[in-house]
Amino acid sequence: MENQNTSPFLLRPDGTPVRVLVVDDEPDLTEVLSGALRYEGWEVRTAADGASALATARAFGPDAVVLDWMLPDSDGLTVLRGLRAELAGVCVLFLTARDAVEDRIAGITAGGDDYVTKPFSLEEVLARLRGLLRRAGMARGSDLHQADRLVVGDLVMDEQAREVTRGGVVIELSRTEFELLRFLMRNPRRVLSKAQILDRVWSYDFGGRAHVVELYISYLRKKIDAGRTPLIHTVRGVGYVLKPDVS
Amino acid sequence: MENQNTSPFLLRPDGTPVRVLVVDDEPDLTEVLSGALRYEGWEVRTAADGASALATARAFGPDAVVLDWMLPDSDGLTVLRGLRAELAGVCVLFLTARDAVEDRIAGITAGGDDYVTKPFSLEEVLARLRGLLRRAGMARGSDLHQADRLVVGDLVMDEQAREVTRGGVVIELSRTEFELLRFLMRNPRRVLSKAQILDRVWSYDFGGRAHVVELYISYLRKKIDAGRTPLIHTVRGVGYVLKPDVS
DNA sequence: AAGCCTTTTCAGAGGGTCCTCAGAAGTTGT
DNA sequence: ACAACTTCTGAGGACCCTCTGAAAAGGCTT
Repeated sequence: MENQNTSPFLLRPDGTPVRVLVVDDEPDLTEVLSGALRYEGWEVRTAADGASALATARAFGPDAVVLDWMLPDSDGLTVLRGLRAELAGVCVLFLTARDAVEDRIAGITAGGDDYVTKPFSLEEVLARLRGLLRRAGMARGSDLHQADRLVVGDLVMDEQAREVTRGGVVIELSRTEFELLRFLMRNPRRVLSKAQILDRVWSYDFGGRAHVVELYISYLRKKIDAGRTPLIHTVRGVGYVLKPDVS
Repeated sequence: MENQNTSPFLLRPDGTPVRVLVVDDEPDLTEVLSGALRYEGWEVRTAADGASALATARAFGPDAVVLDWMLPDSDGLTVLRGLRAELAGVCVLFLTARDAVEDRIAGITAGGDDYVTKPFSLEEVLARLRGLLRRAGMARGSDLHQADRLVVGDLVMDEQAREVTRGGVVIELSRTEFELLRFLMRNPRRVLSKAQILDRVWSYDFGGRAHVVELYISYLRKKIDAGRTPLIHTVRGVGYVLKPDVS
């Protein structure tokens, strides 16, 4: 019984860490993103515009690219074409404003790429990246190959189908509830502080208080622990922990 | 059976002691902190402001940094960026005032860094630092890699899950009870004076008397030793010692 | 055995954390 | 445009935790 996603870092088939290039012109954003990705075991480089993105990509040879759709010197589609020309099998995750041209991006995703809209949560980006890589057939031998099926006790989450069941009974969850539960299930038997949860599950620009975490924990409990032996436990003054009863 | 955390000092993979840089503008605080860290086997340097922190970091190459969020010449975020630029994989533990928590530390925990609020206890800082380093994958080959599982007799503590069991039975502990027990379990078979315990487990600004230690020992005994052969022993006029019965 | 000192235990006040409810504002789908 | 849902805020209140003070128990010395 050991922690799944901190110890055995993601590896490529040849044993080196998975590489990702983060391209965005907001330093705060690249800072947080690359920090979280490094923490998850990725090897990270950053770039602030299209030109340096292509140059870095050439030298770095990333497996995936996180790419802002709007860059100071060029648009996403141009950079995408450049990337495709350089790196055949690279996965691209686009970051877009909510009102941005969804049609054109929809066409992009047909090619196996994906996108998230700003503002996003880190969990969302990380999950999407894992999904991209998994579909690209990478990361065999790491924990990624079963990343679409999280299990804690009799609680099961199918990430791909976005379906959660406990004891075989399907549980309907809202978007935020689902992401909160996914974060908990990715860190079972580990106490997570409200600050940690906020930083990962809520958008980076969320201005509210940690109180929302309590509220959503309460929602989750009503749906998951209702009547049954609880999986979600409060650790007063510290945070919350998801674990099956027996230990 | 010998003491875990004083004798075999924490070592990096190359055999040298783990290095930590303490940055705070209150001399009393850096004094206490660096003293405790040295005692635990860390190699310590201190700095009183952001500029000298960066300079020292460059020369010293620490594995971890304890960093006051509010410094005379700059704020924590700026120093963090500088540190990240110089030292790729360094762990940062922030010290913040309680009301500054909500202020804007968002995103800090996402990159694996952590923070504690003033006033804090030494045990809290040390535990958090150990956690940071362990998660950063360092200190393999030292005692750190199993630092999340303390065992004394049939008493077992899982630091990650904050779960304590004796003879397989789960024992619920409050926050202070847990920290007191952790300190005892990190120093088994060693008599600890009430002053020592007070200095380590309670906040540095705690104004009360050593009487609280007696009280919390009493609480612990009720939960841990109740009915069974006692693990907590009183050494009259000296302090307390945690040890299995056989001796 | 008496007296003194240390330690343990009890009871309660006060403060803090957490849970829940109700409703406002925003979003989505029909 | 309307209904249903989702997200978040604020307030109230329950419960837990921490610490104080005092009394009881236990141990050591004389």
